[in-house]
Amino acid sequence: MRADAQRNYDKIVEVARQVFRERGYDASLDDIAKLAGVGPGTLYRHFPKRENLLDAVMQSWVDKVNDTADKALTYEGSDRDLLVNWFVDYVGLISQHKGGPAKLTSAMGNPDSPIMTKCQALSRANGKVIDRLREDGALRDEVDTIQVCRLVGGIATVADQSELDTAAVRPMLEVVADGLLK
Amino acid sequence: MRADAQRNYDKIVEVARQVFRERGYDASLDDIAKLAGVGPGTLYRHFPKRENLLDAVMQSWVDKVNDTADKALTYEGSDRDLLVNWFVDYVGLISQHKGGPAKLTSAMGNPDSPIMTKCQALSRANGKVIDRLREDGALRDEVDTIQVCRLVGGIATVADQSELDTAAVRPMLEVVADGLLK
DNA sequence: CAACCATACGGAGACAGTCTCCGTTTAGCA
DNA sequence: TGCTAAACGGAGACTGTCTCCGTATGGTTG
Repeated sequence: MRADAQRNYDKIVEVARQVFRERGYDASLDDIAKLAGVGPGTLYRHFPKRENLLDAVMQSWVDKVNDTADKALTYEGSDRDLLVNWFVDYVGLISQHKGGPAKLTSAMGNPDSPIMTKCQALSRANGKVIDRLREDGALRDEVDTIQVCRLVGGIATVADQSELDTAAVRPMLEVVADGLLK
Repeated sequence: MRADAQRNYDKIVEVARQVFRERGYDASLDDIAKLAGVGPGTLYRHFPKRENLLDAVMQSWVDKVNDTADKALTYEGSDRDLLVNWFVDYVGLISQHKGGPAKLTSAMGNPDSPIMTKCQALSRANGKVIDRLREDGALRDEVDTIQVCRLVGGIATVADQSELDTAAVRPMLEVVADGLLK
């Protein structure tokens, strides 16, 4: 990539990250281009679809997802608490900006979504926790990872759209956890 | 209301019901106006916000919600099956058109949403089933109706957005049911 | 049944967002 | 220094939302 192209690419992603956080996932792309000091043409050449931009914005976030899952596994208490705490973290991770939970969760399991790699990271992180509990024999047999992603993603989506706080979300996550555990 | 106004109102709702079902909740309102043979001004005078139109479209649906809940209560099998079957019905009811589950579920608990009355009908229907199970002593104590609406609504939202079929949805509803029952 | 007027109509057009096309500019190389 | 492929950016086409206001009409009243 040419140096000027790289500069613009980086600037757009930097601006988009901030704007998405402040105004939600629906923010105007022409606005983002303007704020980044480039024309709309440039933005759309680098990111043909809104989701391609979202994907770039989330790049740095992948590491955090992994770290959080690893940290969740070091928890010393009960399986139930481990699972619920992880769910709370998971919801936090996918709720960085308004509209995020819906986007991420509905792209899950769709192999040609532009944010597929992000979904995989998420799914892998979740899988780590699920696998560990399965090894412990704590989970019901039929449970599968993508199902768990969807269940928790569904709750995150509702929470996002209804602007619920953690106090309202946690009990719902507990219900799901109880339904998953033996 | 003047006779011509009533005629237009009815025609718009009739057309909207069909268009929403065919093209989803995001269909163009100017299009609906055109199909109904009225100007956009007329449509927007009757229905200032998209949700007001949605509300009118759903009017007939309220009765069905009630009937379905009543029928669910006549089920003779186990509490778990009763609950799961009701959840399946519930998901069906709110998934009449694309985008419906998200709209209905996120409006739940927001007292000044234009579709508030529809949410209340939904919540009441769900409450009937929940109350009955509570009387039977089958439910955990902390369970409340709106939470259940949100949990099931969350699953319906994900299913809607990921275009999942009943076979994929049912197991998720079972997890929630198991988490709610003693 | 004619005249009146509140009520309702409808379409032109302002506005906002998406996205493309293409003439212009420039980085990087020879 | 000159060349060219790569990249830029903005004008504008297109789509959808929503409003304003001149026009038409249903229903009432004398």
